[in-house]
Amino acid sequence: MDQKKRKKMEAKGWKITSAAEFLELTPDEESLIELRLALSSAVKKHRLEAKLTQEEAARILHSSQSRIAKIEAGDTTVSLDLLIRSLFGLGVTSSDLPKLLEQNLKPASVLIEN
Amino acid sequence: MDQKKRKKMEAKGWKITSAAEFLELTPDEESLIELRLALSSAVKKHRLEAKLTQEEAARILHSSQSRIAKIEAGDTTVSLDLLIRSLFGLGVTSSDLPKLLEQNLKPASVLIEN
DNA sequence: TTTATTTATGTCGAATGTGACATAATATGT
DNA sequence: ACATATTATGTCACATTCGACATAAATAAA
Repeated sequence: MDQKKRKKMEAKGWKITSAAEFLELTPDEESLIELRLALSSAVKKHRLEAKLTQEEAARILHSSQSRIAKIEAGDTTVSLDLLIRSLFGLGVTSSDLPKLLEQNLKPASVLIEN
Repeated sequence: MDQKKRKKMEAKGWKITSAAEFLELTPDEESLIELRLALSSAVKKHRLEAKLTQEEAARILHSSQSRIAKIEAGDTTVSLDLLIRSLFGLGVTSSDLPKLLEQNLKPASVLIEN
């Protein structure tokens, strides 16, 4: 499935590369980015599953709509603390974390000219 | 094994209870504490396995000996960011995290008078 | 014990992260 | 099209966290 898309893109002169390689990230920088992306997408997923708007989620998490937007956008001003506390505030528990990470962690990729 | 110890303590008038219950923690507070403890003990474990002093680890992590001590002691002034970045700096990767958490997460317990 | 090494604790100025607000952009419904 | 709801982005005063330093406490080596 993804293979097909990739081939189509390559035919059009694009190439998919790992973000780590393209940006020349050190392993720990790469790990940190992957973790942050996994957490922010998990927050969004859980908020939507709970059928909450960012505004409603903000009230539950004692935060603001704009900050929720930044959490879900992976904004660099958002700490891991806030990402994780948001998850917990939406009903995820620490014992859910291992599986959640297993499912959400994946190497970030970028599209470059071939 | 742990069962034996517990019985001995109970005979002496003590009782082991979950920290969450005793401190009346909300589920998300409990999760956060469990996670922090899991990470700080993992940092210590990895530092010792690498046979590093706190001083040496500090240099690697661009930090200071005193902060490493606080990381490993679960000091409240230490953020999840720092805990996790320390782990990554010691060679753990994001894909190691699920298993690492599975192995290190456990309910905190307290000893109270019976 | 005495000395050296390692770890723990308290404090502080600087750096980073926070909720809140305004407002722009986008999506959804009529 | 228009109005309404939702999400995104920029900014800022306030709070939290940082590395660094001093020094105490604990551990190991002599």
